[in-house]
Amino acid sequence: MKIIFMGTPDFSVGTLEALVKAGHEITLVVSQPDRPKGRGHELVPTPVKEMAFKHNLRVYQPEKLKGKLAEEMIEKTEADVIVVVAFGQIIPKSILNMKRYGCINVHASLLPKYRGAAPIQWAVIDGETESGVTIMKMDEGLDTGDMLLKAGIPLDEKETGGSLFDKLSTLGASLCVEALEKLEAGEITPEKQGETTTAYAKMLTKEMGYLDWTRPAVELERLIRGLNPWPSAYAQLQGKTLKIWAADVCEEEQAESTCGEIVKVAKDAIYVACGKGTLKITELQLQGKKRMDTAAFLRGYSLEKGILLG
RNA sequence: CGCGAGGUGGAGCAGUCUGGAAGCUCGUCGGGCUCAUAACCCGAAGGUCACAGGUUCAAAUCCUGUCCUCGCAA
Repeated sequence: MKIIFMGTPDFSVGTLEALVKAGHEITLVVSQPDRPKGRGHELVPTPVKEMAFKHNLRVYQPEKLKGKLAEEMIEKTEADVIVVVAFGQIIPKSILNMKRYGCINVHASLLPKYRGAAPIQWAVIDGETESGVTIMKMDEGLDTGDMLLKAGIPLDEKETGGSLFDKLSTLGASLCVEALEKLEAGEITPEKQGETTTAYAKMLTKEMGYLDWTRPAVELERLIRGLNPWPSAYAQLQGKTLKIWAADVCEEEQAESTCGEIVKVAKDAIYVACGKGTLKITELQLQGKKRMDTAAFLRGYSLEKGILLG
């Protein structure tokens, strides 16, 4: 098939590559404009753009997709279908049905659950036992289109946003290829989405990672995993930002401790009192320092029982 | 030229301001104690103090340049 591919971040890259390998002809790759990134504000090409270059594909990076210029560009480009994977912009109505098979979207959740911007991380944060990928035909609503194909995978007990991201990225890529095959062969019956049982997966923000120690340890531990590796969970330790990369939940209550208080410093872990239960921090990172396990951290930084984390 | 922190034996750090014998907590190796141990005691190995210049009788420490890592911001 002739395909216009729209995508921007790492998550999209796998699908683009899979489509190329499956022998499809990518007539145009649409990605967000390069943005200043990293220290020094260097302009960095989007991951999708880099992959496109690797395969010598034509790249188009409009500031806005809405508008005559962009729409004409898409219109003029020959294609049977538009595949959208984490593009990052709303696709204008006029483009949705421009091509024969419309716009096909790869979404990293089992719809109708977790519609929205950050379905992967939210599934981890909510403690879901299963997630997956849905291929759908886009309509005007936000992730509300008819479903073409679905595939689920169980979540690991220590699943992180990052690890699930990788799994679903791979899964999404192969599922997308499969969906196009079946679509062309007429083997797919689009299925309407039912009512959603979860909240809209809001975009992740830095502030979300600020640990509220009055919450139960179980929830904090899931938050830590969900926000790993980005934007990461953190607390304040003696005026400095302390990122928490990994922790375990201890059921034991700390009746006489304030929430956020360090109740025990072991050789390889720090125990912090939470609203319910205790959080055993096993991997962390102090501002300006490298990420390290708690044992290494404690060798050079002595902490005592009773210190409060903010 | 966005702001900031840092690069010191295998790991994590102190020492840098106020130049003058390379140190701490661990790990490793050897020995001891012990029914035993991740515990304790004794001993040992292991470092061009990121790199390159400069100042000085003397530089981990002061000055200049480079490379790398990390936090913030985006």
